[in-house]
Amino acid sequence: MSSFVSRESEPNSRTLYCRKEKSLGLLCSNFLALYNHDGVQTIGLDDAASKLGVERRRIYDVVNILESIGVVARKGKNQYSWKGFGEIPRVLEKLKEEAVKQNFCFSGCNKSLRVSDENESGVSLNLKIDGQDNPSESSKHIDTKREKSLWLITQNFVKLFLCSEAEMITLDSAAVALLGDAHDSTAMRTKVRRLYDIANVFASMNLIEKTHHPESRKPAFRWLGWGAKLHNGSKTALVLNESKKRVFGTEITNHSLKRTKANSSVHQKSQQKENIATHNKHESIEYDHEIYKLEQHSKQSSKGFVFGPFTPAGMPSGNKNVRPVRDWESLACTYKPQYLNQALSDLFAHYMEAWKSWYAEVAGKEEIHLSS
DNA sequence: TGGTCCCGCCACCCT
DNA sequence: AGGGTGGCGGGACCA
Repeated sequence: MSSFVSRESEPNSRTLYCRKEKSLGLLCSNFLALYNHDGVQTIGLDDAASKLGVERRRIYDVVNILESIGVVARKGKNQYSWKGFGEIPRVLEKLKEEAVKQNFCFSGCNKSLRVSDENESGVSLNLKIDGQDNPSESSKHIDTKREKSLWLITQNFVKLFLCSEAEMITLDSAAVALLGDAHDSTAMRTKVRRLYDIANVFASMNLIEKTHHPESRKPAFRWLGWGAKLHNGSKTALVLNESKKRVFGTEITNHSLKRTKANSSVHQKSQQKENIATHNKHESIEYDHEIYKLEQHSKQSSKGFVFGPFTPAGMPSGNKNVRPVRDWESLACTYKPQYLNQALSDLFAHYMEAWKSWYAEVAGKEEIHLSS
């Protein structure tokens, strides 16, 4: 990647590596923030990769996961279309139906799950939503490949949650479940790796949250779902708390540095200083995240969803805990962003425009003026 | 130190 | 043939 090269060759560039800045979850958040707005129809993978400052390979990971829950759909080579979050409830519903048909059953955190009467191949052939792929290709290779695809693993992972009686699922148990009979240790490790990827993306979207099994203290994931956020104020609060809790990277792009041992040792020593130095930028990213969440709610609201606590002034609301719009203005002041790079600045400008126009439209108010 | 998961190699697919 | 796609697992990072 040229971005890597140029950064690395800069003598004054901070040769620090931070794993979290490169995480798939953060990349997903940034991806969604970049494309989740009106007017976006087509997503070019090259465009996404360059705007987000990552190599194409990583975009495939995110896009495959998002595709499996309907947020994007493959249009053709290098091209995806943006379907939006509105697709998620539909896809989840469909997955649940399929899971019931396929007799998916998951009985507990460390217990067994089975996909009864079907091997993985059988399942995979029935899972494609909306018949997006041509079913004609039925060579064994393609089937085997699809069985292991991130797309299918993601859908099956979702099915586990949708059909689970357990409150939380560990990745180990999910891997065992998804592997069926063939779970040697290598296959297990590979499956768990993929599940980590998926879990990170889902966590960044607040579809699931990481927790710990009360007895084993093993890391596990709890399903939060999507619809609940639209109808349940407390869930929304959770979303906001979550965004406070999660500290994202320092830039909207994942430009920065390849990891190296040298980098990492330097990094550890200077991490504290770095934390202070980048404090403002972290706030900017958190602000981004707030706006991104807000946009999600805005879009959903304006399309007829039930308003959560973000109901704008002047809109009917059954929620007594509604925060007045003044909070948003103060939020904007509190989190007054100080972007240090152009891409971030542009993106923020876009958010502000989008939000202002939405607010004016939905709340029937004059465009809001925020101090900038 | 075990859990986590970034990273990029490379096989396969498609045009 | 060559570019696109994405499975895979080594090994770095981190709590």
